[in-house]
Amino acid sequence: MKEDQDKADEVFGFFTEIGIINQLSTALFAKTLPDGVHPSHFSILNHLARRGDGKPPLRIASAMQVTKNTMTHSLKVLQHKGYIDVQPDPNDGRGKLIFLTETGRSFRAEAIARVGAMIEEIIGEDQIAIMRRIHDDLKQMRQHLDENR
Amino acid sequence: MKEDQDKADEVFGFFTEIGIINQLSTALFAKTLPDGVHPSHFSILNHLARRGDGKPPLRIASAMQVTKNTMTHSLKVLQHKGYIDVQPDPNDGRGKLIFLTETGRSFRAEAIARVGAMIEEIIGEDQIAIMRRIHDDLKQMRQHLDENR
DNA sequence: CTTTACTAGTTCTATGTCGTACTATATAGT
DNA sequence: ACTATATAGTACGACATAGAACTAGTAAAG
Repeated sequence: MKEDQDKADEVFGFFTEIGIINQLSTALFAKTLPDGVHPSHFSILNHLARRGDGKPPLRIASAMQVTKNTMTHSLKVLQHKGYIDVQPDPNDGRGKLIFLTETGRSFRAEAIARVGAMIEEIIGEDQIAIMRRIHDDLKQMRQHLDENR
Repeated sequence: MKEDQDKADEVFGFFTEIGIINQLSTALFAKTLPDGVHPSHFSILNHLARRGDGKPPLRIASAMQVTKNTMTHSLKVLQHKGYIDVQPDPNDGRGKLIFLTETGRSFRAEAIARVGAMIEEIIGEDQIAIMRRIHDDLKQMRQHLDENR
C-alpha cells in the first residue's frame, strides 16, 4: 500500500511538472504571437503550411489533438481574420477543405520570425541539450498514453 | 538562418510533445475523478491535505500556478460542493483562510484510490523508468522557464 | 432500391482560465 | 497622523475547449 502511494505520488508529480512546463511555454508563446492570436490557432496555420493545406477540418483536428467542435470554432476565427479559405470538398458533399490564404502565409512568416527571436533570447544551449536528451522518452510516453486512453 | 529555423523547429516540436502529453494525461485524470470534479480542483484539495490547510487563497494560487481570479472561481466551486470551508483571516482584514471539510477529505481519499487504480492499470515499469530518467531535466527546464517569463 | 449505420460539420451549453478594473484593508514614507 | 503605495480578494467580460444533440450527406446490408 505504501509503495502504491509512492508510485501515485511519483506519477502525479511527473504530470504536474509536465503541466507547469506546458503552461509556462504556452504563456510565453502567446505573449510572443502578434495580433493576439492564440497558440492553438497559430499551430493550425503552421500545420497547414508545413504539411500542406487543402485538408478537411477533421483531419486537422486529429492532427492537433482537439475535438472537431474546437476545430469548428478555431477555423471560424481564422477565417474571420482572413488567414484561411474554406471551400466545399468536391468529392464529399458533407466535407470542407481548408486552404491558407496569402495573408495567412505572411502572418505565419511574421509569427515564425518573432517566435524565433524569442527562442534565441530564452532557450540556450542547456535547454536544447535537455530537449535532445529527453525527446525520445517523451515521444514514447506520448505514444503510450495515446494508445491507452 | 537555416540553423535558426532548425532550432525553432526543435523547440516547437518539443513543446508540442509536452502539450500533447499534458492534454492526454489531464483527460485521463479527469475521466478517473469522481463526480465530475476537474483535475485542477482536485489538485487544490490534494495540496491542502498534503501541505496543510488554513492557507489564504493567494498562497494556494501561486502554489497551483494559476491567477487569483481562477482561484476565486475554483474555491467557489469547492465551497459549493462542501469540500472546503472559507473563513476570514483573524490577522488580516482583507484575507481569508481555506480549510478542508471532512467531506473534502473523504472525497480526496476516494479520488486518490480511484486514481491509484487507474495508474496501476496504465502506468507500467517502462513509464516509471522514463519518469525517473527525465525528472531532473524537466525540473530544470521548468525552473528556467519560470525565471524567464 | 431501401433501410440502416456511419461520418463531417455545426450549434448550444457549460466550464476553466485569464485580463482588467474595482473595493477594502494594510503598510510605508513623510 | 496623513498620504501614497501595495496587497487580498471579487466582479465582469472574453475566449478556448469539451460534451451532447442535431443536420446533412455517404456507405453498407438486405
